[in-house]
Amino acid sequence: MKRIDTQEIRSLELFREMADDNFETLVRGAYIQNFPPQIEMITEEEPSDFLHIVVEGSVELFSSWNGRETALATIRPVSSFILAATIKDAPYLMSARTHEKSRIVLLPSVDVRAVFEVDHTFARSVVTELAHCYRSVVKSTKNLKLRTAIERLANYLLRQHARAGGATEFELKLEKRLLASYLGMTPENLSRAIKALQPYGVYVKNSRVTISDFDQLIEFAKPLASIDDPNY
Amino acid sequence: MKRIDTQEIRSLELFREMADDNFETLVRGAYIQNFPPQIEMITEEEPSDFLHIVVEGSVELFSSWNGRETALATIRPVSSFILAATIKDAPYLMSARTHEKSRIVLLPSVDVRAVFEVDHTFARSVVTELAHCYRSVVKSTKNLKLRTAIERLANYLLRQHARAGGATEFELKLEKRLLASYLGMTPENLSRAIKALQPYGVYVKNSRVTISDFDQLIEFAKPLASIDDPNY
DNA sequence: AATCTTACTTGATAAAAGTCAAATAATAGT
DNA sequence: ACTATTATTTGACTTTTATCAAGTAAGATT
Repeated sequence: MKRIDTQEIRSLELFREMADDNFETLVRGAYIQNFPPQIEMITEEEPSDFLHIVVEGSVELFSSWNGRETALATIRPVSSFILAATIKDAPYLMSARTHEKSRIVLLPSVDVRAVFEVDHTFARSVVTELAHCYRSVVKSTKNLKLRTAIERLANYLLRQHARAGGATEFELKLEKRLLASYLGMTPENLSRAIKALQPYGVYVKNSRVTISDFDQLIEFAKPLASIDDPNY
Repeated sequence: MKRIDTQEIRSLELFREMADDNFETLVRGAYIQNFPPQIEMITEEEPSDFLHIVVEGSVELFSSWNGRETALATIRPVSSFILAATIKDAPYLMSARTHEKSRIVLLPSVDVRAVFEVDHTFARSVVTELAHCYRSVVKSTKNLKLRTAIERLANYLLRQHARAGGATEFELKLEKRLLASYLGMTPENLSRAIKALQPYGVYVKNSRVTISDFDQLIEFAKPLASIDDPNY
């Protein structure tokens, strides 16, 4: 069992304010694992034995049904995932695979639940995190049900634009195949959606996005805080 | 200010195990309100001043964007709604309107947060409830992204069938216009989807559903616990 | 029961999104 | 730099879903 670098995960909002001894309890049973790219590390419907934390690399959460598959989220350092399953002691609702080479900290779910029982500060952090996750998924549902594919793309680009500090040019963080799945469309349809945004001043060359007419894109996309602001 | 019947809400999972004095604190500031049908009682993006509890009637949670509207859930007695917004002290993500004449208990959000801070048992219940809500929305997202409209209807009918104790005949609890919106389709499309399920032994007359060939419907719908089981 | 209102259904059509096959472009190894 | 592999794009076409308009049926009101 590898010794883990506790500093990397201590800074996580989830653990930042909890008592040192309880944090020690958590990391005592923890271990770290290095995964190659494209490894399925979690499969939906299996028992949730560990709370996972991405320390390096990135992880794709996805789900399958009847031969189809859809991407639900991409997790980047330093963030936990499948907290709800861990706390509820319920099976995973999503599968997870590494997207690139990744370092993952695994905290045994029993330990997380045990500390949750005794550490009110930690419990409060869990609530905050869960409430945040819940609201993210609600936003995503609204996005899916209220907008067309092109509108979802337009608003996604605006969110990335904001994340890049408002620069005219920025990089897509996801390969297009994955982005398409995340936005709820096929790769072919994403290609066409990108073209459909050209009249609104959007140019995409490979993973490089240029927004030449911000105002026009805004007018088309009609972003709404209660859907598009991640901190809302 | 009306005196509220504390028994009605004390039985809620959220409050069942908490200390009596903390529950008293909660209901002291609470009040109850009777709403006529079709009244918008909550509007998204407004501050979440109260945790709401449906005691009688039913409430529709919905969201609007750019002239479109979609139903996100129907809340029936006795259940709370907008817990995440209350705990996070964040604006509502959804609007709410009464569907029928309804009695709603309103707990000031400040009180909920105050009790949450001091009562670990309550905090634990909040976590359980939030985790449950989160998982519900994830299931709903999977349902939306992985299935066609007809498949969503088929699985919805199977869930209602199970809820009705497995009876061959049961009633739709929602009017079709609302059901369509909830399932992410237009009313016209729902009408056609119902017809499309006839070859699989589904008959719908007004709000009465008959499932004459359960096995065939199962085979078509391919229900999955991690999408369709509400208690998963 | 008759009327009115509202909800639902149907048909015709349009728009949105998916599929398949092929071509092209990008990337990773060598 | 070259090749092999993989990702993306494009075109033609199909399926799915939405829209609009009209008709029909159900439920409410008197």
